[in-house]
Amino acid sequence: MQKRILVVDDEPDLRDILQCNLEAAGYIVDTAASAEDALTQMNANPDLLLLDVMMGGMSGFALAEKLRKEHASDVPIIFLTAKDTEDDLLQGFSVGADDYISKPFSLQEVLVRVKAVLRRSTTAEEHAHPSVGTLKLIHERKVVRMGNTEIPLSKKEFGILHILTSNPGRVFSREEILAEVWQGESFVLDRTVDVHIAHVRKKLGEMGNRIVNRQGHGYCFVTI
Amino acid sequence: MQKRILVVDDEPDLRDILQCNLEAAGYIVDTAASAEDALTQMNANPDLLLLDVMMGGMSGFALAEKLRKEHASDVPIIFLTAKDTEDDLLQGFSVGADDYISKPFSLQEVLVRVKAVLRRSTTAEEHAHPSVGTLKLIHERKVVRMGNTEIPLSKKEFGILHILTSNPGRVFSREEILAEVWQGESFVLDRTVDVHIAHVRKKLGEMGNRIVNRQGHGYCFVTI
DNA sequence: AGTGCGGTTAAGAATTGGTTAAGTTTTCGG
DNA sequence: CCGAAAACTTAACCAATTCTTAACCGCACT
Repeated sequence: MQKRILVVDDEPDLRDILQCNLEAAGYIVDTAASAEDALTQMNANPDLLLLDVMMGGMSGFALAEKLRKEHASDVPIIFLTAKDTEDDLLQGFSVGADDYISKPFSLQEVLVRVKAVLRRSTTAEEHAHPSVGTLKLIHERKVVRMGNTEIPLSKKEFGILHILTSNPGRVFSREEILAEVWQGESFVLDRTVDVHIAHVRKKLGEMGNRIVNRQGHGYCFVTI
Repeated sequence: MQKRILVVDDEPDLRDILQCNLEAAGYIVDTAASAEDALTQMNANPDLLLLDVMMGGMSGFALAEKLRKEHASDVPIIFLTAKDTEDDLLQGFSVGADDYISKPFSLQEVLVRVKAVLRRSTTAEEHAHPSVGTLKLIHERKVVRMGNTEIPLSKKEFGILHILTSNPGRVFSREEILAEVWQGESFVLDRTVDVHIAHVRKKLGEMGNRIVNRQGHGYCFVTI
């Protein structure tokens, strides 16, 4: 499966060089010129962040910390920095950096480190999913774990629960759910979603009540 | 759980320094003065190798390659080297290095990198090998041992059982299995996997039932 | 009552997987 | 190099699961 990398750097030249070379290596590459910009780009769910430390506005470290703490994201992060001092290294690892590349770096070095980190994180936890309450989707096993029981889900069921829990509290219209879970499959009535929702609710038991319908809008997974 | 680290270096001073500091940081530390020595020490099942590249006898790279290829070990490896050239870096990562520290290094740096690599591999390992029951793949002879009987497996059969049991409970899609076992061989229908799965199941007898299909997702080896 | 919306159910359709068999390729001993 | 055996790939048939649709029901609101 193709991996998505988000490059965050305020130097346009460097962004371009990284983007070109990573794309040539077969990755999908998004770019952001600032930490703020990067935050909105996180919606694309990148598999890896290449993050410049020194940027105007929010620093790379600050962004990393924000992502880890406020967004509960555990996307792997490789820091890029010109400041090759040990304090920085420590600060980087303390916010959960997965690697650290000092400028000036060679593109070869970037590529091998990117590859190494992605190799690790893929085998580690394919799509770690934040647990919502006592409910956790385990992508590796295609099950939802509630407490100590694991309930297997079918493909559509898993997809629906995935999108709903990816953003608890947010209402997803049937169209959004169809677009995400049915990705380009031939035309399907939107009421079909309802049936699958019913299946998921049944499988979840008590917890199924947390999938609520907002009449006229769609479905959402409520936070307790 | 306390982690076990094997330090492999032919300089006694360096070995001691690393051992002391890592033990002070709470790790269990074994040491080896040569690659050959390290091979026997692998019986202790370390969680991480700190491996000097330049050693008398077998080099660190050679040892890493031997471990990966002949012993099918995926223990994380951090290379220690004085040769800070790019070729080395590439060679290191090509045998599956998890990190790379150039001498002279600070102990702080070693500690943070050790911590980072172990953090990554721990999350990976949590799901690995909970209990493959009484089933064991023997790579040297390409057989699977169940109790006291050994069953020979063909190349594809062995590959499939290997990937499935490498992470029991994890669901592998046919695409993943093809990518791993068929590595870039010309295009093969994904249904071919099914046939081999059937062969493996038959050979495993009772145990074959532990290879289960998750419709729409792929195959997985269930933990008992 | 009428309307719009969603829950639920059941059926048929479609997809998916198990299995067998036949054809092809590779391997290996002579 | 040849021929047999093993391994591999593909296709086909059938069973099981999953998916889709349609229908019916209740609820809320007008």
